[in-house]
Amino acid sequence: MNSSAPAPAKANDFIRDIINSDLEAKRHQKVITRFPPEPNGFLHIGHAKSICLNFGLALDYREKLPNSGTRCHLRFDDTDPVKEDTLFEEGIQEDVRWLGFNWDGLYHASDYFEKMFEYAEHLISAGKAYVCSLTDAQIKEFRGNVTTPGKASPFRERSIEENLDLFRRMRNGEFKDGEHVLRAKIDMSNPNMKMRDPLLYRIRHTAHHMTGDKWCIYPMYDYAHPISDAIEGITHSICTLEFENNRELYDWVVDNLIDYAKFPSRPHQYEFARLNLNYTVMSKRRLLELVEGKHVDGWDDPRLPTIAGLRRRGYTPESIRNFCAGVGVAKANSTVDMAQLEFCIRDDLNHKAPRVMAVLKPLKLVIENFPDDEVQEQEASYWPHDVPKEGSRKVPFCKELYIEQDDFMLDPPKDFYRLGPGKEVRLRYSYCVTCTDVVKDADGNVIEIRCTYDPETLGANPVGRKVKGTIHWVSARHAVDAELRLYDRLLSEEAPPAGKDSEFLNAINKNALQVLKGCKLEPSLANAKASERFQFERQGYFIVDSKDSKPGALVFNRIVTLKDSYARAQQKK
RNA sequence: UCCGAGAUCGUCUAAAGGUAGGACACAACGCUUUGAACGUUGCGAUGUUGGUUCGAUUCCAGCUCUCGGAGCCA
Repeated sequence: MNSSAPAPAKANDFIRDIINSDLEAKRHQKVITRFPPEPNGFLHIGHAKSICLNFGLALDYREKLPNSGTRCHLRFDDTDPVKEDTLFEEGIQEDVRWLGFNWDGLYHASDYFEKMFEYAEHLISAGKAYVCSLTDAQIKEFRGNVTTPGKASPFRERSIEENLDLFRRMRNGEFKDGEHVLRAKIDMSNPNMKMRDPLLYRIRHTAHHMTGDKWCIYPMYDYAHPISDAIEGITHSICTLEFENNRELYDWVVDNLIDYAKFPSRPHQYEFARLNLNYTVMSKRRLLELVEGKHVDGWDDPRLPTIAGLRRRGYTPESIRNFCAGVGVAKANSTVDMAQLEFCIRDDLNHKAPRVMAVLKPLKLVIENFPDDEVQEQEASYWPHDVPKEGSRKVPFCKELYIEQDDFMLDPPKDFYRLGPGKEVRLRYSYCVTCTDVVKDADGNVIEIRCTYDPETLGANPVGRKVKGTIHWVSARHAVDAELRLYDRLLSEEAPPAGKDSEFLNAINKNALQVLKGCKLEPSLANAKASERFQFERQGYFIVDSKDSKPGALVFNRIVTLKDSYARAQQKK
């Protein structure tokens, strides 16, 4: 073993196992991967798993194989002009970059259309492909089904000359959509239906967002993908499980072209299980239905698991990368618990988001023994003791405050550590107060709390008694009003009802968005900038909405609540 | 039914013939001017039947169950 041999990568998933053994066996000297989205929609967190895998592989092995040419391409799989658009390409690039990855080369399958055409002619000349003039219904019928072998197309034995002529005339636009297709000549009785003379090209008189009107025939995925991989020198072509049956065709295409085309690599396809998450939907179709049916407010609606949605919701790229690393890569279908994602964002924001105070549902509190006009500035740290960061601000304190409605109960149980008649609590960063009276409206609702404060308790524990609870507050005279959008899980059920088209809409969580207006923020938040994140103490992590928030009319999105063991215990009762 | 793939704690995932480990979730306790965070402890799994072996989650065979496959989508 020569001493410059690469140290084997730390194997922590089956893909890396494969790559390590390829490297050891010297089948490759470098690793080239690609992320190949079709530009026909927006990326979601399932794509993030693939992005982290493919780009992560390049990053890992570049470290182990310096100067080897190890890299990861971004390639748009743009073979169906009917559905694809430049707009989607821009969104996808933004999302990949936001996630923190840079591609080594931006490619399009359409870059290779000319080569693909030439290779198709080669296949025809080799007797491996033919022009079929059956209708789509006939092709379907001739294909048979999973238990019944298909039958040969009557056009299967056309001469090479006629096939070449027809194929070139297809390209020249002499036929209408659907009149002919180019098919691989493989085996109509193959138990793998993908091998029953699969279509290679179809006629589509449709402009393409990259090639314009140059083409009116377009290659199919199963033909274009292996060729694109081979041309780019991809070594490990990683895709999801539903392509397992396509692998045999992938290999057929590469094997039948490799001697002729002199590809720089002989790529191999490997399949891993796509990400599923409970309490949400991940399929393109369902996402599209939510957006087009106006069940949500666009592709970046913070309830959606799209990258754009998660970004607007306030998720950080790090949290998503950590999540992807945490769920791992394997071949078994699985559904990850949403709690895992929520853990990742809390874990990241815990040391990134400064603490501030905000009252979501205000209840007036008046301190009877505090001077009417006095305003004290209380020093409040932005960070808790266990976050090693410095910084604080002054929070104004006066006779009239707002506290959270949920922090007061008229007749509290004994494990309620907050405020009630006669009870004492700590006001965060400030004094302890004791409730002496309540004011009710005509309907008997509590509209104001009267308290006295203990001047000895600023920065000191009260003597002779233990005060267990601490609540947040905001000075009523200094509060800044804001709109808070409380987001929760998209679905109220773990898994949407399977099957039936739109049935999943019934599982939508009606409380996935709750809009609160007139929330009271501490004044330091008045100048919060778009996309700034905070922890509102005892409530959750929030971000200034990037679209709707304006100075003087602040809008915050709740990213995730804090864990609340008290609320959880109450629920169980 | 045919072909392909898979099956390990509630969930996700390691171990690749040699003590079934980690993370999330959950529970208890500790700490606490956030009922947060953090810390400690606990709970908890190799689908099934055989075979090979000193030893099997791992290798072999059968069975069971799950997922994918019959677009001129990807």
